[in-house]
Amino acid sequence: MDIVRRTIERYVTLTEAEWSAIAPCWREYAFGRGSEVCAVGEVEQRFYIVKSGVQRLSFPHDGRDICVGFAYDGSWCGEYASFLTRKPARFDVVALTDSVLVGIEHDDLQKLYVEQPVMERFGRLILEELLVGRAMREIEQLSLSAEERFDRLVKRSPQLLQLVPQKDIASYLRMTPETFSRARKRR
Amino acid sequence: MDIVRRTIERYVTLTEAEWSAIAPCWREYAFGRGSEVCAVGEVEQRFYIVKSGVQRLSFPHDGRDICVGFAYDGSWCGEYASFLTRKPARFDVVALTDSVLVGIEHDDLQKLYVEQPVMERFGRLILEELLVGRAMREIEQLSLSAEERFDRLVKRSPQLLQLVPQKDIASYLRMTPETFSRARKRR
DNA sequence: AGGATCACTTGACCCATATCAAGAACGTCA
DNA sequence: TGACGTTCTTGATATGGGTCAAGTGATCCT
Repeated sequence: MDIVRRTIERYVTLTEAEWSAIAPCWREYAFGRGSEVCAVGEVEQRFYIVKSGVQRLSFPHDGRDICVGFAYDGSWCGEYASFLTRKPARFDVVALTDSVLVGIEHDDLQKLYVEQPVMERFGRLILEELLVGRAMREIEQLSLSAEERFDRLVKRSPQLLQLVPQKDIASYLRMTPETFSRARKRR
Repeated sequence: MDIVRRTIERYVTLTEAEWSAIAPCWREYAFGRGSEVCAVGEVEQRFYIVKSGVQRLSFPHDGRDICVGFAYDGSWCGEYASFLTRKPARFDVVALTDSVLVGIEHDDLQKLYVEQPVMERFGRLILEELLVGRAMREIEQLSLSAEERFDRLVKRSPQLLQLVPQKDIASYLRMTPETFSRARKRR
């Protein structure tokens, strides 16, 4: 549970009163390796913070999964668009390792937004960070070659190479496993 | 000024008291066709809502501009990442037509976030919408061919074809002007 | 431990789209 | 209005990365 408080407090400071209103809304959920946190077509019921494990956000296309992101300790996880819109998910969220996520139900979060203004602020700040991150990633995807994208990832998140299958990283970098394998060999 | 109230009220309802605290923070800014609302390297001072005109969000790469979005009536405009982080802009914002934008200074917005909780909510909701939009666009960029992306745009925003240079639309769709021209001919 | 399944590597070939080039059409402003 | 600078079109050619295929290596399961 502590991970939730620490994560929220990366953005805002909580009084004990606020925390005691917020804490009961969160529950732990365990997912075994390979299991789906959320599947395309379902409506995402919860917004999660990752306590442990690595998860993949992807969508199926032509019988293949295209990976658009990863989540790990302290980052958020889930099919956020579906969670917000209450419409069927377009993305899959898959646990790549055994994972423990701490989640909050949609209605509980809405309640907190109303009753605890500090949560509204947390929501805004985390979204700002996500949006800025997306913009930077977009620049990189568009301005770097396959090989440069590989180098950049190795430099920034070398641990990912150990944690997740190369085919997922390849897909995340918008290349085939073959191209990824060749890029890696050349370094 | 009315455009600001209408835009905010697409997300939240304002009391007269709230609006009279919010309204004075906004000011109109005129930009001539071709002028820069924000240039790479500057720090974005304002968050804008578009009163009139069309603007382009792009970044320079290899002596060419790669376009990542457009703004028009009622949508937001500006280099949001720079505005938030107070760091130099990575994107250019250019007025493609004579434009009138209504903007709020960074400090004024922060003040409103503190003093008017309804603005905090507006901020959260507009960010949610932006993020969901980004996710959907990401799926389209990755799963559709050049020709399909063209078709999708024509269907969804036919007015863009009239309003903005084809080379910018081509760049937005991740193709060269030549490929765009050929895609258009085949339809 | 052995077999099955899945992930990774490597090579040969291919194709969608980029690049280059040259001309036509359009806009703009002296 | 005409001339210059864009933008757009069209054709010829090049290429990065994808696809296909076959083999090697990991990992899991009973």
